[in-house]
Amino acid sequence: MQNLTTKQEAILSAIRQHIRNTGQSPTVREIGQAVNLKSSCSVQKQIESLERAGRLRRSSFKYRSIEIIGEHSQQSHIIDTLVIPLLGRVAGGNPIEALQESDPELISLPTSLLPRVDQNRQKKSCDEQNFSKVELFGLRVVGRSMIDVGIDDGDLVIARQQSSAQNGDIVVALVEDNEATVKKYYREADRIRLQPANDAFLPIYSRDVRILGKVALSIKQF
Amino acid sequence: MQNLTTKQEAILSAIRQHIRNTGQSPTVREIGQAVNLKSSCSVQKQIESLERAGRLRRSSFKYRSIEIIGEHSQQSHIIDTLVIPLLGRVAGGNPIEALQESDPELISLPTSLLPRVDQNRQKKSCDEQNFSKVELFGLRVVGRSMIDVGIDDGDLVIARQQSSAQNGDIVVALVEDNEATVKKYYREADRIRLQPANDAFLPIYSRDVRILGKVALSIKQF
DNA sequence: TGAGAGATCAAACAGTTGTTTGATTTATTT
DNA sequence: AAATAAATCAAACAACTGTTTGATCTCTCA
Repeated sequence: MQNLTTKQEAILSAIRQHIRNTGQSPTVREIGQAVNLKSSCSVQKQIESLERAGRLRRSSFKYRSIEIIGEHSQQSHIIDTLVIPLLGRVAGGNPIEALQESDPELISLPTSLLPRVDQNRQKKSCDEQNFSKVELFGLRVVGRSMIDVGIDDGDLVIARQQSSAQNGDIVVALVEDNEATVKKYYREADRIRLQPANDAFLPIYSRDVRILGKVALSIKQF
Repeated sequence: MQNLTTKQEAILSAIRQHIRNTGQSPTVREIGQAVNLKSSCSVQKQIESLERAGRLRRSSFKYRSIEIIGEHSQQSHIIDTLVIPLLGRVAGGNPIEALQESDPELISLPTSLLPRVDQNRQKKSCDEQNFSKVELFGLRVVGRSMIDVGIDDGDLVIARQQSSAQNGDIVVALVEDNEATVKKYYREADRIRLQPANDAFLPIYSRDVRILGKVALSIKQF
C-alpha cells in the first residue's frame, strides 16, 4: 500500500463519504469542490494517479462510476444477500399460509449461509420481479421439542420451501389440525412420523402431513 | 391499486428489471428502447402518468433517479445491515488476533438480529469510514463443548467485542495457552471458571483469562 | 538564478440525459 | 363521417458530466 499525498487521501476520503451519504460516487467536479480544487482537470489528474496506484477504478465511461479498490464496498456484499420474509411462529400456532398474506417482517441474509436456490425459479420471476418470492421463509420457534438438534424456544429458523422431504430432514410441516410444526421427517410403511428431537416429546404419526419446507438454518439470539 | 395500461405495466417491469440488472434505474431512452417507444417524450408522458398514479417517484432532477413506490426497495433492507468479519475458528485454534490481520470472509447480517451497538463508536468513524470496525465478529465453532446451549460443532457464532463479562454470559475467551474458546463465564473467589455446556467436558479454571467478546448469536446450518 | 517537472486553473468540447416543442398518428366520441 | 382527445414521433434544447487543451503557478534541483 503506497504512500499517497494528503490531497490524494482527501480525495479518497471525499469519495468514500459521498458514496456513503448519497449511495453513488461523486462527479469530478463534486470531488473538486470537496477537496478545494477549482478545476475539474486537476481532479482528473489526481484520479488518474490514484488509478495508476491501484486505489481507484472507473468501471466504465459512465457518470459516477468511481469505485474504491481494496475496501469492502457495500455493493459486493449487498448483491449476495437475499430478503426473507418472517412468516410467523411454528408449533402451536396458525398455519403459515394464513400468515403469508399480511405484511411480514423481512430480514436479509447472505447467500453464503443459505442453501442453493433453484436458479430457474429465480430467473423465471426476473421479469415479473416479485423478488421475495417465498423460496425461503423464516419462522420463530415456539416450544422445546427440537432441543436435541439445537433448536430451542424462541430461535429463528429459515426454511426452504418444498413439498417433499427425505428421511431425517428437519421440516416445517402442517399436520391434520392445521398446525405448523418443526420436526424430523421419517416416512414409514403407511404413515409419516414427525419425530421431535427431545425425549420428553412423543412423535406425531399421520397419513395427512403437508410439508411446507425444509429447515436450512437456525439462528439463536442470546 | 389502480389499473394500468399494458404499456405502463411494461414500463414498470422494464424499470424493475433494469434496476435489478444494473443497480440503477434506467434513463428515459433506455425505457423507450425496452418497451418499444421511439421517442423519449412518449416515455416521459407515461412516466408522468405513473407518477400521478403514485407508482413512481423521481427523487430529484438528477439522472437515473426513478424509484418504484410500494415495492420493497433493496435499499430499505440494506441500510439495516452490518458487515461482520469471520475471523476464524474457536476452541483448539489460534488466537483471534492472529487471524484478524488477513483478509477475512465477510457476511452481512440484519441489525434486527444483532445486539445494540454503541452509537458513538459508530459515529466517530463516520469520517474515517473504516466501516467494519471490529465491533462484532464471527467465528466457526469447533467441538461440542457447548451443545447444551445449542452450539454445536460447525456452528457459526457472532460475538460482540468486549473485554469484560458477567456471570453466565457465553463468551469468547483466550486462556493461558493462547487458545480461543467459547464457554460460559463465571467469576469465582480467586479465579475465573469457564464452564462448558456439556457434561462430558470439564470446566477450565484460570486466573489469566482474556475476554474477547460476548456471544450474541449462533447460526446453525443443516 | 534558471530550467524543468508537476500541480492547478479557466475554458472549451463532446457525450449523455431530462425536458420541451410541434407535427403526425391512433383511438374514441358524437 | 367528423371532431376531439390521447399517444407517439422526430427534433431540438439545456443541464450535467467526463475529457482535453493550453496557460499559469509552485516547487525542486542544478
